[in-house]
Amino acid sequence: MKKTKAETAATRQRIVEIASKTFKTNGIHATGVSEIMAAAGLTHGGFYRHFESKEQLVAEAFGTSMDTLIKAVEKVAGDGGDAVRKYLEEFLSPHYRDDVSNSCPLVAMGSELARSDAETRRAATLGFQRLVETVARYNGAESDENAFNEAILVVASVIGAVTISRIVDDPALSTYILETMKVRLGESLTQELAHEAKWMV
Amino acid sequence: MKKTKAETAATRQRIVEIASKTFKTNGIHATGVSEIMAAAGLTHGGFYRHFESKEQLVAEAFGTSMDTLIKAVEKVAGDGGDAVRKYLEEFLSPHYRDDVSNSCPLVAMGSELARSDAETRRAATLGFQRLVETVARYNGAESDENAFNEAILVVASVIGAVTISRIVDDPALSTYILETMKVRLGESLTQELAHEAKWMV
DNA sequence: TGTACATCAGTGAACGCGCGTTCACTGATGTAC
DNA sequence: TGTACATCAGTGAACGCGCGTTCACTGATGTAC
Repeated sequence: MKKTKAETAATRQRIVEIASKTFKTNGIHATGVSEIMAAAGLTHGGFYRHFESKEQLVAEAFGTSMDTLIKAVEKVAGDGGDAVRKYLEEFLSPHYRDDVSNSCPLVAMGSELARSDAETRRAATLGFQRLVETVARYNGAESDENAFNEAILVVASVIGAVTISRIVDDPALSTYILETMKVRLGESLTQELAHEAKWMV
Repeated sequence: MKKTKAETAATRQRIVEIASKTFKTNGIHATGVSEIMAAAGLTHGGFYRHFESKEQLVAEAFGTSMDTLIKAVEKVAGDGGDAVRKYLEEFLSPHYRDDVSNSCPLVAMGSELARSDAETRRAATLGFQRLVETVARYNGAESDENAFNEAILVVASVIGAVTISRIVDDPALSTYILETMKVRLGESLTQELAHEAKWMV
């Protein structure tokens, strides 16, 4: 049953992508290797031809998910202009909140990532840094340091708002949280553009 | 081996408190009923004399943890004056970040809470609302609505910052994130007090 | 107040189940000649 | 280019283990008389 190199690579990629969505939707601990392999149309035994352990898959799945997120930020912000407002509207929408399987892995797996092994936390740290740098690039500011700090604040605030909006079981309150954060971050942007004042989150 | 009513109540409370710390430290899914009972000096069989299921314990442990957090906010802010700055310094410190077992359950169990059953999510929603109302009371603002909105933004921003600071494996970056958020939220407070301007997060 | 009995907190074995991982095996692919 | 053989992706049974939950049992407490 040996497969061609192309088939093997495609299978591996398929496993990582399915794992990425499933870990985000159901959680890392609650998702079994068998479940992922079955979703990929395979049996669980073959898993260890591709990965050393479940934890290695977690780290790779996180990385893949982060790549996709950063591309989305670049796509949304890349046209220039009102970039910050555009990705705020993207990521602070009820649609994004509900589309967990395609969302930011830092939000969807947040508290589990903090307890993951060294490899996964390294991937998460690099992922966060890349995300912040990408946001900083489109954000603009008086200095590179300001842009970096402002990007940290936007990213952390959005992560907090989406995390809470997913926990809360009242849809009206959940959407209100997202909306409140969107308005405030938008105001800050307006002030920044209008007065070149310090960025107010 | 029947115990007095007082002993039974004390045992139950002890289980809830140990569960609260353990769920926050190791995660809900990764913590077994046996582990909690052993930490309470009991065997696992007796668990169901106190609780209908593990999920019921999760909901109660969350509630207990939230009560403690709200009391901490009241204690830190209750003296009046620079209340916001005081709890920002409390909750955005490296010490608080590292003291997971005594920290905010919305941060420590964030992504797992979003996937919990109806009872737990109800408890989490009520907990978040109570926390926001408590912060709003000490925050002060031109109107009740403003105070509520501002409290939502502080709570969400702090939750995001602490969540990320726990994921990141580089201690310097982790502390920098907390520090950046603390400075920005402190600046906003200063502006608010000085100019009665809109609250800038 | 003293006695007889029902209650029930806690024990520890057992339930079925799914976990991550290993392994002997299959058979098509890739490679050496 | 054709043939012989080594490689290895994938299968499915099996490993030990811990999970949440149940249950018969123990014996001190609480209660009815």
